[in-house]
Amino acid sequence: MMAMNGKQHFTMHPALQEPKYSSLHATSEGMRRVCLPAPQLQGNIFGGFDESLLARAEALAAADIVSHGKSHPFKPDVTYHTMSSVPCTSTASTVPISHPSNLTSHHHLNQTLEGDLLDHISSVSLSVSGMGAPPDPSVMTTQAHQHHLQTMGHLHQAMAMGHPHTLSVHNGMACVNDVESDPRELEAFAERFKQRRIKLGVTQADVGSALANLKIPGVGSLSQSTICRFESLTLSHNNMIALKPVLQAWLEEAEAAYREKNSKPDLFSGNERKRKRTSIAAPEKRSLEAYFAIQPRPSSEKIAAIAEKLDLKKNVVRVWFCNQRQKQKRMKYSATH
DNA sequence: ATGCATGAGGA
DNA sequence: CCTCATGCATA
Repeated sequence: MMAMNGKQHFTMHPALQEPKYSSLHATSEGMRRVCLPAPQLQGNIFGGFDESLLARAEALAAADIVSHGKSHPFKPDVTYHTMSSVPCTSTASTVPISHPSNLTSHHHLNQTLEGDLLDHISSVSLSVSGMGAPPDPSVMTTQAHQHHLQTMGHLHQAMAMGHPHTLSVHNGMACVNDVESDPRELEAFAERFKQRRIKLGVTQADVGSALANLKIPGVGSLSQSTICRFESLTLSHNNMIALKPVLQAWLEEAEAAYREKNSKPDLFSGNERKRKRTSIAAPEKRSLEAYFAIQPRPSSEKIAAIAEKLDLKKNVVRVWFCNQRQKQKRMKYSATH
């Protein structure tokens, strides 16, 4: 929180925005579905006791505030990544595991409720952020493989569409970018990129808008946010890999024309209605996190229920869960570190 | 730097 | 409805 982008001054008019590529994702849902392992206890439990569990999650959140507001057993935000690609064929819903949690009486709520919930939560958080601890090489392998496949198509579409000049291809054979995309490489590049960008005295926003000038087919401008996220590795692995060659191309060109070039991104008086960002208060957020720890993908009904309890718009809650899921998949130190 | 949001594309 | 890539607004 200091020296960095001092001017985020470009206010683009929507109509002037460059066309961006956005139709080249890779379907990785399958992988996700099967692999969000999660303690199998959930499947069944939620089959019929979701209400009580939700209530507990809520209670936990509440208790967490008053009792011991600091003993958070799991780190909700931040940088946990790991899209666990464990070849777990165990479908949560079919695993016949009976958990005693549902039978807890309401007598000593505070005690039981908490221990119980914490139990769930900790198992969840362990399987998510603790991935690196237990030796499990099979995980990364599968993941990396899939990424490569997806990435290939992605990049090639953008690059092979009419490449003007090589981005970083050296010999006529080694297209180092996409294939050589292990987390380590990316991390190194991101670091280098930021360093040199700063040296050029260019802001993240500048880079973003300058990308459009590269005239790379299918590549338009990007926002300061995205550049920032690239530098901090807070994008999905695929996204990082897709953006790398583009940013690398920009970097090379920018350094080449270091002395003379200086394009000021003109701004326009776009007088559109400003979008408002709803802010979810801390208590509500805590509840949401508690829910999320137990069930990351609540059904529409559950979302509605949660929304009502927390007095939030249903859509807000839905989007919150979506974003939360996305966060968990983000990059930033994969299990290899 | 990051939270909440949008929209495309895919079942 | 979800995922994924991205962006606007804001702390």
